[in-house]
Amino acid sequence: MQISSLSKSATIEDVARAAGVALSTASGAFSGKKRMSEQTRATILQAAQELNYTPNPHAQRLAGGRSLKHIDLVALRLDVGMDARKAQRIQRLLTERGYSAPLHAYGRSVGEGQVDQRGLMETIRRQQPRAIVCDTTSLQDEVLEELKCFVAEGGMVIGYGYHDLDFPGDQVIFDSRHGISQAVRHFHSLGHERIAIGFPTHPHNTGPRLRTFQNELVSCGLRFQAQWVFHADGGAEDAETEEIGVHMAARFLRLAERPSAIFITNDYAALSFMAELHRAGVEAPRDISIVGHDDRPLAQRAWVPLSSFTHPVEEVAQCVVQMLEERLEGRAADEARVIVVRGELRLRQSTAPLLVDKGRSVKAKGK
Amino acid sequence: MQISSLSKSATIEDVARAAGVALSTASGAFSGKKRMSEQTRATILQAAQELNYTPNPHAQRLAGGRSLKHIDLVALRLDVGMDARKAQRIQRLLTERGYSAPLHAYGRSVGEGQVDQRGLMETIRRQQPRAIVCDTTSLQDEVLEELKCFVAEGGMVIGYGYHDLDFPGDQVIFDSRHGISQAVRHFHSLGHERIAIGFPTHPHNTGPRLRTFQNELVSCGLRFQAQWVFHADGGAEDAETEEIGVHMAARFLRLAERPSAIFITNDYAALSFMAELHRAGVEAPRDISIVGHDDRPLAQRAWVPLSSFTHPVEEVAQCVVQMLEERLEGRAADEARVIVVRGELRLRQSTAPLLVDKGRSVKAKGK
DNA sequence: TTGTATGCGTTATCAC
DNA sequence: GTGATAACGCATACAA
Repeated sequence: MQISSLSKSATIEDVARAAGVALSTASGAFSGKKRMSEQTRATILQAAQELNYTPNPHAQRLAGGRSLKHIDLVALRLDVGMDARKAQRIQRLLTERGYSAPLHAYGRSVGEGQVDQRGLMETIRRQQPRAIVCDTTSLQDEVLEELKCFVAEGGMVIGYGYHDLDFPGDQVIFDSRHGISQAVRHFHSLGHERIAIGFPTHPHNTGPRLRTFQNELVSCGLRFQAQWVFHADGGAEDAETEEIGVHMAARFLRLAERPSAIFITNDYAALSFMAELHRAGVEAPRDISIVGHDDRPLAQRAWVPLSSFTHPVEEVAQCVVQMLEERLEGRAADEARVIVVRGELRLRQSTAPLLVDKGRSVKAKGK
Repeated sequence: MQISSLSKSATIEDVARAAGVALSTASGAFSGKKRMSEQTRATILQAAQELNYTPNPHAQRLAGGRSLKHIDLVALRLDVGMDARKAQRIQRLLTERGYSAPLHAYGRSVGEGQVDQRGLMETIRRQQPRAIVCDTTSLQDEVLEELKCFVAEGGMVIGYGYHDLDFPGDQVIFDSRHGISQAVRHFHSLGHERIAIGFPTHPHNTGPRLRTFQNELVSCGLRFQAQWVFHADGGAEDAETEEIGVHMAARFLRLAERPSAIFITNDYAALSFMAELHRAGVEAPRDISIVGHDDRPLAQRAWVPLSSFTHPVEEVAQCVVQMLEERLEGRAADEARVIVVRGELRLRQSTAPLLVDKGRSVKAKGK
């Protein structure tokens, strides 16, 4: 096979001429929408092969409308955490299935360096992809409008995120509140009563999860303390996740009354939190029980193996792609579907029952 | 502003009609390539605004050639390590500058689940972006051919990677061999003579770095041992980086003669390696000195703070974008340029001088 | 079954 | 300055 494309790319007209057929015949041979003799078809495909012909995607879309093999992916950020992995995994699965699936990032939804979400989505919509797969976390309303336009124009939309919302397409939801309930119940079953939570993100998006946390405490008969809620605030919003764990540790150590258990919704933050407390002489699980989130390999391999809640990235990605394919193949009900995916608690050494009299028990243990 | 795009999108003809001018006048008003009264121009822009007009990108590219604000990004993988961060950072910078910069991933270059690199690049090339920014790590030759075609057709290419290669455009190189030299010299200056290296990747791409390692050992008068080179092999290629560190630790512990120092080219692998040795009673830096790579925040915050070689992601990304902009604005020499970027060693507690008589010194230390 | 004509939305080249 | 007209490459309806 020669790479002859140094000259101008061949057009379908060139192919038709080479194959000795009319232009429309050649077109029909590629789309398959036209009945013709196997003989002619073979000749045309052969000619296309030799000329190294590839259809011009812009001409195709100008003439025929939507492109079939192009799906745009939109994520919030690509540089951090499991959301990035989901987007990347979805891209991978789609690429393997022969789709072109470029990935676009919104940038952060809060604070400086913000990207024009609406503009980005409009640009994408104008490209007329077959579908848009979109991370719905902190999607602005104007973006939802754009997506609705896109669907109205015949596009297809699949979303994934942490809470379902009024959305013009199917959604795959990882139920992050379930993890919070599980963690709280676990701590409670171990006898803990002073339970904290740490979100290594901007407070902006933690409302629903925080409410779940409060409700769960109440239903366990425990009290909620605002100072036992940790966020990436006070200038730490831009820090790397691990740094946020360090900040949390500093705040924790300044507390007059310390919790005996904490759920930190990111393993790396939890690990640096744990290491930082260790330096201050506060040990897990003796002095504090810690549960992380995402169940990264390092959690299991850490100095003190970290209990963690799993984050089924693969499952989410596969659900998204499956729903998408069902829609593309027209075998899906009209109304938008919602699939909920859940993780589970993996217990390791960073959590332990609360010791009633801490001092004595520790001594006894140390003997 | 109303979102009227529920109906079919306005075309330039609609704008011209609304503004009471000819179609081509309207076109000229947008491109600015036509002289006209400010009055007319304002009217046209106004009309476009009201009709919520956006040019159809496909029609533009069909007619006018290359799109100006579209730059395609191509990376190897997006799900792991610092290469992903570079791609993401470049995307960010370009998006902030008003470019549409979708990110495509090749998938892995070796092993199963391989993506058709050539096909992907061809698809991208056919989209006629203004430029292609490409991770050159383990680029297949056919892809280089595609890129050359792209340049021949008037496109622009910028590459970034770990070694410069015969490439049809500017390149930004992070000199990974420099880090290896630095690490070896550091160990040597501490008195270490049995020095190992660990690459948490497939052996496929480590050739040049391994040679640098050997050369550096020789120039320090030290011996090279093949069994002191660790790779992600034996089925571990697909494992997460941290898991590879665990595998390396297992192999290390089985060694008849153990090295006293090791450079592992990824912090997470180095951390899990260190934790795993700890469980086996082998402590850093007492029994082994460890240097990681990338200088991730967790390295600094780990149980034993890890010495690490920095990885200037930001610098690479900025160099790439700067070179690109210089080219786009035509203020760059014709011949392809190469910029080399280097990191530096950050020393922490995981490295220490070799103790001449380990047993006695340790006892003395413990007193 | 095969060839022909028209339109998609834009840019660019001309005459006016 | 402004306004028709021809590409650009493909799909499709329609005529042969």
